[in-house]
Amino acid sequence: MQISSRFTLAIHIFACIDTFGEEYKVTSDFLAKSTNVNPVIIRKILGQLKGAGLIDVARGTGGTTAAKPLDEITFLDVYRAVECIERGELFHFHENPNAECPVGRNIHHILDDKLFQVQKAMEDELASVTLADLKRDTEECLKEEALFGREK
Amino acid sequence: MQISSRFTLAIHIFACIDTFGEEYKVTSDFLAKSTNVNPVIIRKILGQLKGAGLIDVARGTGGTTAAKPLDEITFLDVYRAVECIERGELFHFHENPNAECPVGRNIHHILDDKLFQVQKAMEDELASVTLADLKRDTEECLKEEALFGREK
DNA sequence: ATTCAATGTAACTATTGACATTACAACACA
DNA sequence: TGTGTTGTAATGTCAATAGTTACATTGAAT
Repeated sequence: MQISSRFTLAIHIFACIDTFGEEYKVTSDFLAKSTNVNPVIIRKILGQLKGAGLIDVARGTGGTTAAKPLDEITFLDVYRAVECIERGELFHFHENPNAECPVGRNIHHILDDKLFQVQKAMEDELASVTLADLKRDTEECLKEEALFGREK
Repeated sequence: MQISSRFTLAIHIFACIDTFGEEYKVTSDFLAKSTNVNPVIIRKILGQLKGAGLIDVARGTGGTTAAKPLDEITFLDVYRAVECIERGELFHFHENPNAECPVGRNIHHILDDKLFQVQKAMEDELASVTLADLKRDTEECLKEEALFGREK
């Protein structure tokens, strides 16, 4: 299974806050248009990001801002905020392997360490990218586009 | 989303081949009992592993064996054999971001590199473990159990 | 105080993938 | 030819993703 698009959506949302936050009010409708995703889905993700303390959302008046300095928010923070992973484990085990079988009753013990290493490698890499990096790269990308046009 | 249990099932299957392959005929029914998973599911996974050239399955007479030396099969090989990931990409993007929006039309370009690094970190770690490691650790685990009993 | 644009949610739907289950044809060997 | 096994089709259940409509709540601005 792929990691759900909520994660890339959440990053997209932050890229919009970075790029348009000073000039425009970044509302769920605004974000829905940029992402081409239903506003209610956006609001649900905003709720998760807010719950994780990554953004502030203005009720009534509307608009979203980052709740912390951008270099203090990593991709891992965003990932954990929006991806609902059972018990935080990346790999799903088959339930109730046969305890009568020597392999069945020990498979968890045999695998847990190795699989955790894999998960850790991935999470460490996610943690190495911050929203400050995202902002810098987004600005660069848009500058380049402004110079050389949009042709592929 | 979690990575489906097909992966841990496939590893479980190999652990059974390692442990019981010389003494017993490892059939889909045998594996179904050890994993506590439906035999048809097991056969489907066996089909995927066979398709990837990792195992041989004996039609008619029955039974499964590794198709290559164990130190030439990595967890990544197994992962790729059984996990159906669209275009090989771990992260799912929202379709059709708005091309009218500077962020929308560049989000892929901005993120693809970073996300590929994350995926690569995970796959490199998966590639660093072989089925020979699995066999060794399984044997060790069972020896330990034989010495100290099954109490938790 | 009223207005009005937003948010926060509930309710319902569609679609997809995982996994289970029954059934049976094809197969290979004894 | 009989037996045990594989390969696979058909069907069902369940959970998660994602879309959509609807509406009460909020709070700044008029």
